[in-house]
Amino acid sequence: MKDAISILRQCDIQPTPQRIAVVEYVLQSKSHPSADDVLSYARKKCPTISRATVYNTLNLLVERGLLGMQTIREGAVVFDPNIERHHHFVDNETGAIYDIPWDQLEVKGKEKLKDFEVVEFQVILRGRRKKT
Amino acid sequence: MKDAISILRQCDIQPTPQRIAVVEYVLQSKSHPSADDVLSYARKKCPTISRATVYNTLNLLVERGLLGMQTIREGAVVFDPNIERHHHFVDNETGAIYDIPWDQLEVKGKEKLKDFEVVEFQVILRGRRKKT
DNA sequence: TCGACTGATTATACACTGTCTAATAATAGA
DNA sequence: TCTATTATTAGACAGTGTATAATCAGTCGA
Repeated sequence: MKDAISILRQCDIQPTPQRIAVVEYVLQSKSHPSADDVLSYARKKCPTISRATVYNTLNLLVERGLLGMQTIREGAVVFDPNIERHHHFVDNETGAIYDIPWDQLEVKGKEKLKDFEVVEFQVILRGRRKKT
Repeated sequence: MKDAISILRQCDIQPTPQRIAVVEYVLQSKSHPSADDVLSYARKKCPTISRATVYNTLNLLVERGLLGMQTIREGAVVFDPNIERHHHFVDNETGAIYDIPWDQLEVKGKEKLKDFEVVEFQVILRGRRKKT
């Protein structure tokens, strides 16, 4: 992954230590962290960082298209560094969220929905992850 | 729709006035109300009803399979009287949620997901509802 | 160097969601 | 009627996310 500072610069966001801490965590995360998860991590690198700054930064990253935001879990929005189109699988037992590559599923019939102009869509699957 | 009292009796839930008010609203709703929406309505019929009772009743209805629960909107869970399998369309401008009949979309490729045991799934579409 | 301006950060307050608790009220059954 | 169970209630509580006002940091020009 490119380093946090260049990523921020590239999007015309001033790379402050607080924002770097947030970006470093959230953009390389394999899980789907909540804002609070991000705050916990960021405080390790930057103990004085406030909740407001984390929310501000996350919202900024989402606005700029660097970060996805998903409302598939109860209680809190989760963030997703994968900004390619993809689907999601939620493990009902652990709450873990996994990405499903876009081309592994095909959704047919959208074009027949006359009342709706579909801008984006995804499949949300729930169940158990098989032990490997 | 069957009347609220018989529905409750049928599920071995005592039909108190509070529960009747909740059931009458939520089980005939065409929108996808939040718990707070239900509370507002229920207070019209039953002004002393408390928030706890509304949550208790909604959770009970979900447990008993009379009501669906969806986490597709930010901020609050929404409830869905349609317990048949179906998909959802979210209007990005209004936040309104519409049901999409199950057989209007087809999802192919699930069986190839070797790491996951899919128990349920749905397609979530977002965009604009066309004016009719 | 100084001061002023801009932007970022901070602590805190706020509104809201959802759960829990302890006390009270209503109900059913003997 | 008395008792045991179940429901309801108000309020406390923990958590999420936004808004605000004050402070802080950095930049720019004189």
